Amino acid sequence: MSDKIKKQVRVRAAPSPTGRVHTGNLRTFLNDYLTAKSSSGVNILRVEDTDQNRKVEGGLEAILETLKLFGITFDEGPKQGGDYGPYIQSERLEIYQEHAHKLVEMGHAYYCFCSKERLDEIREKQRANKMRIMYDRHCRDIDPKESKKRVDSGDPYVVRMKFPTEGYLEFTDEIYGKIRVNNEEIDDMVLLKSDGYPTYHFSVVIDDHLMEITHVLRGREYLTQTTRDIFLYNAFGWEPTKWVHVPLLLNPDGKGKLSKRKGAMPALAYLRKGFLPDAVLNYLVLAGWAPKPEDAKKDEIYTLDELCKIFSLDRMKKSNARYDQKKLEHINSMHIRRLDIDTLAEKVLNWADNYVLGDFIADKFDDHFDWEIELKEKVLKYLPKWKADLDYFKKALATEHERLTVFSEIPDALNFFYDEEFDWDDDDWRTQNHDFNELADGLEKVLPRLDEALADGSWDHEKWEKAVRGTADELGWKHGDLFLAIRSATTGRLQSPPLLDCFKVMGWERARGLIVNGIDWLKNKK
RNA sequence: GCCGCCAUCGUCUAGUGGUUAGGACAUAUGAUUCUCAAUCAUAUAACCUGGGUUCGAUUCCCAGUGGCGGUACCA
Repeated sequence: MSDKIKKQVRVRAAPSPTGRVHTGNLRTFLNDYLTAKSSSGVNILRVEDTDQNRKVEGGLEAILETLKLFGITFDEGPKQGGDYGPYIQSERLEIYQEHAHKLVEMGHAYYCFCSKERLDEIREKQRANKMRIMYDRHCRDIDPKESKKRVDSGDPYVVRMKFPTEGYLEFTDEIYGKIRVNNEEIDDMVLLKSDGYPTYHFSVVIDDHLMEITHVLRGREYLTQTTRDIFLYNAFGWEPTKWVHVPLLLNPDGKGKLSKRKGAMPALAYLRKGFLPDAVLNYLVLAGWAPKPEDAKKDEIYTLDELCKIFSLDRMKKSNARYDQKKLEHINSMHIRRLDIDTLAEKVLNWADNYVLGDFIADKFDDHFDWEIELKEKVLKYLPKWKADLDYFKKALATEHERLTVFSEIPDALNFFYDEEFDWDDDDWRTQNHDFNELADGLEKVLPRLDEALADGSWDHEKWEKAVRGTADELGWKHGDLFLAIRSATTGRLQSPPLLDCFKVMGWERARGLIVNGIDWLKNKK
């Protein structure tokens, strides 16, 4: 076995347990997942709860719940177990502390006793003198014996890394290539906080090494900070992981990382709005990544399973991408259109029941929107009716299938199949050519002809057309005007799927009743 | 300020030392249609600027400009 066996890919997602998964970090979770799945690797969840202030009860459960809904799963983690645990950093405190003290012994780190006040003070001074703001290394040269004594006697301390003050450190990023940063740019960063918790960079290096992580995927904001990690790997004599810094997802206007204010939604809100999980992921992967030309499909529509097969990190872009809601919507409508009507109906009902009306752990942590409340009301109103006659629901849904962008449009889109009467206003009858009296007259004239054409249930397109056009001719109307009047009467609006298709679903009896209602409304309007 | 990275239609991107620079979204027009949507067809639209290297650069190099990011006892 002298040949080197290729190491199995091990990647980790490392969220703080804040309970929130937003657009941007959903994309990061996706990149991890795809990297693992595309190489039969292992996707690991590690909870980074080293900031006591950010800790939230139930946060981890909320994150796992959300990701599961998107089909993103983990092979190792706090819930799944594994050979490299514990997977929660607050349960690994001793490991970090041990390593921190070891680093001090080795001379790569030192104890620092500076108070918060002193640090604020020197920062203030540096700001005033327009100097670089960084720790002045006040405690760096305290005699190690002396500082050890102070630590043992109970003085509050942090552990800082003894970063070289000149020269440079270099590493190779899988996406960005060779990166070199001058050492003077880097502060003597805190590794172990005074409360005994590690800082991010320290715990990450320790854990990634101990958990045998092969690829560190993270946002590009960490790129220049990576030399800190390199320093630590070198200090311990460990071999660094591969670094994969992923370009950022920016606001639609290109200004800043994607933020709540400018369009980012909680991941769960996409599902509640009626986006399909695969569609959201499909969009997200395309922001900053493209398949190999031979794997590329012209329509750019991929399921998560398909992406697992064709994903590879070397197709990652270097530049940031802007968030584009329109494209997301387009991709979603394409995913919807791929579903057969039975699957679609099932998904819509599930969406209404579970996403719109149901509660999630994540709801406790997420922001909420006005549309969620409105949507809930509408679904509450229509869902029982949808369920009361599934066959009718499917047929109605089929008329709108190719028109759908997101599921949340469905209650309004199908309302005329269910409402007993419409809440018309004048604009719903807007035509250039006829007043209300004439419209009522036209409808009265066409009604018996429609009876004749449609009552037999044959739904003969020619007969129906002839009835309407013939009547319009007799009246001297443009054909379109009469169609429009019938549409307003039977659907309560100016646009709808083709009328005969609608009647086919709702039946002529119902359609007829609606026309009669319409005539009444028009007559009372005068 | 300092440091790092990046730069192809409005947006997401493909691609190349010699191409009619390709696709998708968006936009516009036409066909179709009872309306809307869909569909089909068409159109508009890009290699940041300036220097090199080269017979030839959008492609390689340098500089500028612009954008983004970093500069915590946050991650």
